[in-house]
Amino acid sequence: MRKPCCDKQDTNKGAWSKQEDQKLIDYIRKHGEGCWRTLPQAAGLLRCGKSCRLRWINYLRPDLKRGNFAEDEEDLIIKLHALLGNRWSLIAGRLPGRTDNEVKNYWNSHLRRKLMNMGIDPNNHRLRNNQPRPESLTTSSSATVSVLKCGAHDQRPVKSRGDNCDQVSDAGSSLLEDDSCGLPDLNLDLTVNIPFSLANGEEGRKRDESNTSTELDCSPSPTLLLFR
DNA sequence: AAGGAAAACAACCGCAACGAC
DNA sequence: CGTCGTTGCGGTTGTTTTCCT
Repeated sequence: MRKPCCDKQDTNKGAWSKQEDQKLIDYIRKHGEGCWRTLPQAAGLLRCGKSCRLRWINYLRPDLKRGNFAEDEEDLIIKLHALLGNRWSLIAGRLPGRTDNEVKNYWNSHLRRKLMNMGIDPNNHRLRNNQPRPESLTTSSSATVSVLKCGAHDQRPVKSRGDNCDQVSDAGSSLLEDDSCGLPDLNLDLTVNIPFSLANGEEGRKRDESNTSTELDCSPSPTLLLFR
């Protein structure tokens, strides 16, 4: 049995106070990201490392955009979701200043419903049989229709990560292999945004790298430069 | 104005990948 | 090669805010 990541009796939970935020910001400014397990103690925080990491990544990082999603961001999320499924970190990696948690929440609260209202199954991006075809589609929805034409993947509950690139390739190639995909109007440039930590010259998380450059290496060639 | 419902957002939890040893 | 510790991801839950009656 693995030890818990922190001694839960001695850690705060729930919403972060401004003082806690400031401590975390100050510490990371001084020492950079990394070693989340020891960070709380070093920073004088009664939080577990996991919680610190999440707070930093999702809320305190200076490069976060926050605020409403632009229409092109919505489009991109929909397209990427059609291609990648619920791989929020990958999707967020293509949206500068957005986090996986933010994208996931936005999907669950806005986009899912939006697609459903359009008669599109948000799980597989296909039109639902018993739904009338939507009469008018917004800019965003046109993207969705493009995805539909391409026969989006079936949503699979994937739990693996190390094989991300394989799966991306699979999803991508399945799209590409699909003849019905003959109307490539999506521009799914899977060029990677350099993660914040790397961009700042800090030691990048290795998994970030695997989510980025490696993935490019694995992608079925130039290929995922689809559409538009 | 009150309160209930729905939506939006923040945070936690468990699992699995990965590297070190 | 197996085990262990750390980290990151995705699902889920909890809390707050907004909207509606």
